[in-house]
Amino acid sequence: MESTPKTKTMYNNPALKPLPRTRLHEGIVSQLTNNILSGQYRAGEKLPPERDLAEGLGVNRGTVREALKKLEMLGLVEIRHGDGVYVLNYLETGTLELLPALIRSGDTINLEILKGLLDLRRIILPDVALQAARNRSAEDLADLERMIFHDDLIGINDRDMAIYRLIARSSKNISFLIVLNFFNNSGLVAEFLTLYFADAANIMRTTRFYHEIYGAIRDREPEKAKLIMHDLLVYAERKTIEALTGGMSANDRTGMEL
Amino acid sequence: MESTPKTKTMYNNPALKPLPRTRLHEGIVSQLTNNILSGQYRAGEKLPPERDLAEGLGVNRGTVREALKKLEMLGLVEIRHGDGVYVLNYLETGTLELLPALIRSGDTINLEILKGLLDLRRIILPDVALQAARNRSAEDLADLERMIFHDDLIGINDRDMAIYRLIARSSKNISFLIVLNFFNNSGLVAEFLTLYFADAANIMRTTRFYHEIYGAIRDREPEKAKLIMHDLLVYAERKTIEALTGGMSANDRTGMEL
DNA sequence: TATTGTGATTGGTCGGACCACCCGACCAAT
DNA sequence: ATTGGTCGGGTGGTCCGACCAATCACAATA
Repeated sequence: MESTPKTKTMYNNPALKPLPRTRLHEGIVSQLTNNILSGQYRAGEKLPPERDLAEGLGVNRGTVREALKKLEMLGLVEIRHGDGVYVLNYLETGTLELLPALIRSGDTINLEILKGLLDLRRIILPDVALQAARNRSAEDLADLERMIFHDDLIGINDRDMAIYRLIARSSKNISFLIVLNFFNNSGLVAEFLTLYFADAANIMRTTRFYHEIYGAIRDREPEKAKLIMHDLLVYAERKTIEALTGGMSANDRTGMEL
Repeated sequence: MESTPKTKTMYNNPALKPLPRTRLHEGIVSQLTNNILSGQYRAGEKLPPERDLAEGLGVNRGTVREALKKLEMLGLVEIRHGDGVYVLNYLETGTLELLPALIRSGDTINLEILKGLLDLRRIILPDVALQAARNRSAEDLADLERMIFHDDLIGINDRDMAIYRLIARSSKNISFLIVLNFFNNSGLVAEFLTLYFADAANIMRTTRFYHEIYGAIRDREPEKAKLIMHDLLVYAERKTIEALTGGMSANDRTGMEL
């Protein structure tokens, strides 16, 4: 399954920015999303017709349609054939994928929402660890052991996410895995993880966590695994918030924009 | 905000199927989704080009593009400009919105996945209730009181969802509200709720729950609210599973497809 | 007053064209 | 042999203009 990069040696240059990736309709999505989240378009209102939006944005109608399609999937609007596009109350219909946009709405990090999201994670993941200790297979344990103790070729961020993924897989509950995907792929974790692992003390704390959670899962001690996960999350949350509120003045904030 | 249906009298006929809703691209989405989830298209493989898909399906390319766009948002495929559409491993990239499709994959209800989803709900909602009891405002309490004791015009299903929504709102954590939206709007709850409320005993049990949770939130007793929510969920899960596994032979299963 | 019908508005789909990007093959320079 | 440049074909991204289909507002009608 892995796409083996042949024999090409990976140059270890972390200073390269990933890519600015154009894609026109994505820009329209973020623009309309902000317009809705900021209250310019209120719930119940009707958006301008696709044709008008296209003209106003200077793009093709089909491009606008793709953007509206995405807004619909985010739970921001409802498209009614023959009628129009209605703005919904995202508090009632918004999906999880909307949260990253909410956190970044207004060109600044919304700490309150971020903390709420971390609360959610702290509620879920300990029970994932619990069920992992209860339901893990021998193969799960072997993979976990390999990832924690014998894999040094992978980046620290990717390794961290991979370990969580293995724990979720061990729980045998697909829902847990999917929820974890959200935390991992939402871009938020990857963003803040770099900040978190910039402190060597945090790396040591997390490494200790790896060893402890592995032991609890190996020995099938659900309650212990739950507690270990909970403690780590409390620590990581505190450190992440500190890093965000502390050195947030004029530091480099590469990758902070959408 | 509500779109008042004017003077048109609502015919109270629960036997009517909502509607087959044409919407061509939706059909393509479900078809391709099933093809991927069933393993016909494996992770890493490349889907046929948009032009070929359009020809094969007998539709316009733009329609195929809208469908692919949705598959991309579900985390099922990755679209690479100039390259092609690649199937992803949905266990690594799938979103929550994918779970309903997973549960229904194969024309039958996947009980294992459904139970896993109910587990997730039982992990989250009690803590939502806890924080609701802790953070509710006077207005939250008033709305909750009105909805529970003084609103008899609303359907039992809608009333139930509205009450949960008010509880989530009381927690002051938007993430909780969004997660609840998923449970409510995924169609799963609405589907099984009807089954659940078909039993008068369940209605009584849930009504008792309303009163108890209201008291705990009113008196600001977080741990009590958590326990009350937990107990109700355990009960409701059991009853729902029983109803599904019990009378599942040749009963009417309207609205089971998509 | 209630119903019907008609036209305007708007989303849904269509066909075809061109642009932007990726890839592999081939060639040129080192 | 390796590196870098060029080019052509395949694929997604966007555009244009047109028509179909659903909805709504309102006039015409019974």
